[in-house]
Amino acid sequence: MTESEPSWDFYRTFLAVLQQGSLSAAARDLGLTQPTIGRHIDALEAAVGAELFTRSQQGLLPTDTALVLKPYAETLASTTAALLRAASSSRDKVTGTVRISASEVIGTEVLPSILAELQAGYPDLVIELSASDAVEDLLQREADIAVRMVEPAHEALLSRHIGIIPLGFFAHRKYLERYGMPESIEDLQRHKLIGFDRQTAYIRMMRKRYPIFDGITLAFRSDHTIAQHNALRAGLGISFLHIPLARRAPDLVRLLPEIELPLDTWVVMHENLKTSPRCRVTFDALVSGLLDYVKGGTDGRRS
Amino acid sequence: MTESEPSWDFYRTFLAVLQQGSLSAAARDLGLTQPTIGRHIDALEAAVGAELFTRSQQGLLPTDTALVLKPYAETLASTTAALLRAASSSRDKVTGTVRISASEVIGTEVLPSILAELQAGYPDLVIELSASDAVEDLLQREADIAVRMVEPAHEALLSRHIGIIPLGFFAHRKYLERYGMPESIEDLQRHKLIGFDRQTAYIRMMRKRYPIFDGITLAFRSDHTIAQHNALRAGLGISFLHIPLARRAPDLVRLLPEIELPLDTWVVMHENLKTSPRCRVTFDALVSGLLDYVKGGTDGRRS
DNA sequence: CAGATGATATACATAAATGTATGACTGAGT
DNA sequence: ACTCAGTCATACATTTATGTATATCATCTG
Repeated sequence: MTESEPSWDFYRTFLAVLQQGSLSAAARDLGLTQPTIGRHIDALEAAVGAELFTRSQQGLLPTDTALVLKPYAETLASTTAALLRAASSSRDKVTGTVRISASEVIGTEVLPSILAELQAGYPDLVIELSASDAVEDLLQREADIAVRMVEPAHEALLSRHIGIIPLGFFAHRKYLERYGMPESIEDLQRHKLIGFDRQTAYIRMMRKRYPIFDGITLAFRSDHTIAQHNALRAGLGISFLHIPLARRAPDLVRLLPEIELPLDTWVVMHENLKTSPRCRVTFDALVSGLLDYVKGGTDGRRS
Repeated sequence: MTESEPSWDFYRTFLAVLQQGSLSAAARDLGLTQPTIGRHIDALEAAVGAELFTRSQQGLLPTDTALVLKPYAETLASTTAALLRAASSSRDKVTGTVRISASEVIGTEVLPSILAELQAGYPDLVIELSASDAVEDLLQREADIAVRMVEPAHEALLSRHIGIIPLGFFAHRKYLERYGMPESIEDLQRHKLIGFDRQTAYIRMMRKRYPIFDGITLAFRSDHTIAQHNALRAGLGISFLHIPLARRAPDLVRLLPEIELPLDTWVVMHENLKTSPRCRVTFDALVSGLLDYVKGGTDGRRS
């Protein structure tokens, strides 16, 4: 009853065990040893008064309680990481690490040239880019700055509207030589289409706007956007693509120009970070680079 | 350069030093000793590569860097507290601690009777009530459930609309015997008014709706709502009050019934907590109790 | 079915963090 | 001017946590 608060390090160990699935693996991950990890878990279980794992000899199975606690531990981990990033940047100089979250397409195809220029201007700036379509939470400091395709709702977020990235249908010249040019939406039925594996909110919106797509079957599906782009460039089929991106690839031909979908874009940052020089310059660089990209500016050239 | 991540306990120590203002006080707070606290701070400063405090013999003065890191450390503290609350409640039974955030008026005058009934129904439930007009952040788990007077914006929050609590002018019978009954808004000029010390968003809204109040001077000001209520009950002057609250005090008389301000009310909870029995029953109890209160139900009687 | 691999648990030695005791300094009050 | 209560810093003893080595068990593989 008179027990004091457990060491916060136990939470780090707890999360590592959850993520790695065994005491030994967690020990390797944290640079500690297996007995230490075991003792941490024992101590944490005693402190919270609940079983966290059912021990077995091929690993540890988390209990329901452990799964309930997992998001809290994840918050702790992302917060400590954010704290260290914030600490690493001194007050006046642009140093330290900035973590950016963006979609796969933006992160892999658009940002590299923008960030290269930024890095050239600030050699002490370390850039961490998370290119994933899973949304990272700025409020929980999983990232410092994010490029978002939905309007940010929370008022604690400082956001800058970039504008609309237009999407259009494209195919490689080689593909068109073989299969011919589709002349109408209905004509797409006989073509090879490249698309997503799962339903996203954006795809549902598109289907609502162009109901014709409901009946179209896809010849190539992948959740991985880059795989789709490479399939497009390899001449596998027809796919949606950012129109500014297609300008960089001379062998890609725009199809059905009457179809154009908007991808509204924002750059978002937590308001508390606006006084941080490293975040400020990165935010500004992203805004200006993306504005150029949307306008189809020439500086988005690939290396 | 090959330094590993600092112990998470250092962040707890860091926050305690920030809050307490000295190594010695932080040591007392955490149940450690002053040399240990000093070593923790030294280690943390070495790990982040920045000075966190300027040492002096009457205490420690936080540097700018330390102030930047403070909110992160606060998030860590509230998250660990929330984790422990979550851990203390078992999966099926209503046990453990639930932390509720509400305004001073609601928390001190309205909730006690509701929570007493809840506690009677669930003896193993421990209720923690933060009655403060400072908003606690549900997203950062500073509280599990909140009673709010503004509509919740974030989509990760599960909210239930209660309705409008009407506010009206009241005075104690004794006061009216001495100063007479005001017959109009203009008549208030010659009366003793009780009100807030600072400008809140709600007060600005009220001034906009009844511009006449701009010219009125207050005879008694306090940021502390309870102090205002007690001043009202002591016959010091005229004040706004929840109309359902006034029903419980027979000596309070409603004035200027044509003036009635709305206080829109929600009960809000983080969506992740809806599967937690202790939060679920507390949420339901708050909703039902507050609905009764708004309707002026009879079960809101004070003990 | 034997052997390799990878898991947890335990015993013991070692390293690390903590506590105790003390000194030096500051500022407030007498 | 002096005490007193407060602070931080340092030296040393002790407790605590960690690492090493080993035993035991399960699973997969040839």
